[in-house]
Amino acid sequence: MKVGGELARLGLSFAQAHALRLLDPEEPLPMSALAERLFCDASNVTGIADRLEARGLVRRQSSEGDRRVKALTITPAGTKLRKQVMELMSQPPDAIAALSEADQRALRDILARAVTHLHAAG
Amino acid sequence: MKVGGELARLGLSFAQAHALRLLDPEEPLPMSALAERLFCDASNVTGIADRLEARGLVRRQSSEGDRRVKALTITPAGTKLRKQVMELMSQPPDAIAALSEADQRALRDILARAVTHLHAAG
DNA sequence: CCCAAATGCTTGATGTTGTCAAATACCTAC
DNA sequence: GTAGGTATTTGACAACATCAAGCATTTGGG
Repeated sequence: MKVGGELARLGLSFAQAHALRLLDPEEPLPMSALAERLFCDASNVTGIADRLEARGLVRRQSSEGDRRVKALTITPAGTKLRKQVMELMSQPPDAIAALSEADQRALRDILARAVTHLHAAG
Repeated sequence: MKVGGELARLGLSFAQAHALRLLDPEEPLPMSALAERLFCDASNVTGIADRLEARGLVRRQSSEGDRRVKALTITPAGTKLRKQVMELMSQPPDAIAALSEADQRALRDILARAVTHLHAAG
């Protein structure tokens, strides 16, 4: 499972794929919120959104309440590609898949606990 | 523990730091071998070596036996910086450090097993 | 009400990494 | 010795990352 290569076949960089995953088809997300979730600078999101928008996967939508805010809406094409990305990226890499079921379960649970700490302290 | 930030204070990118870690002070490493260990293209290593060499952390040494290969030798300055990098990067990130000792041990062991699979299949 | 400060996004400059194809120098085998 | 393989470099290009500066808009205090 070389995720990078598989994503490349979809024409997506890792950052683009990750952004796509973070976009809920039901709920437009302000660019600043996306920047937070990507743990990157807002100026970075501009470029990522540019490239996604250029491919028609995403649209910028000025917020009614605050016209400074632009929320990203995922398009039907984007939703479709997003589904493929989700499937690809929920596949464990070979080295993980080769672990015993018990190890895989333990790993998942431990990392889940680590993630809660992330949210607490982050 | 924001490793990226800490490394930046040492003037190192992540890739540079990782490369430095892979260089045994006792044993010059051919650039192609480094490329393999970094899982990246050889042409990529040229640039990384350039930047490390420009800072005097590393030297290119043409191999006696085969003058095509250039092995990277770590300099005294490089060895010194490498030690700091090692300490920095063996520090667990906050989310991991917040886990119970049992979880941390289990995580280490499971990942160690995953790594052996990596070597087998990779 | 109005202006100053804060906020959300964009732009521009610069640096590092990543990939690919082509060039170079060297080695090895036939 | 020549053809083909290997190690490294170079050049062109795209994507991220970071920082500073800019613009539009909103907000808060006088």
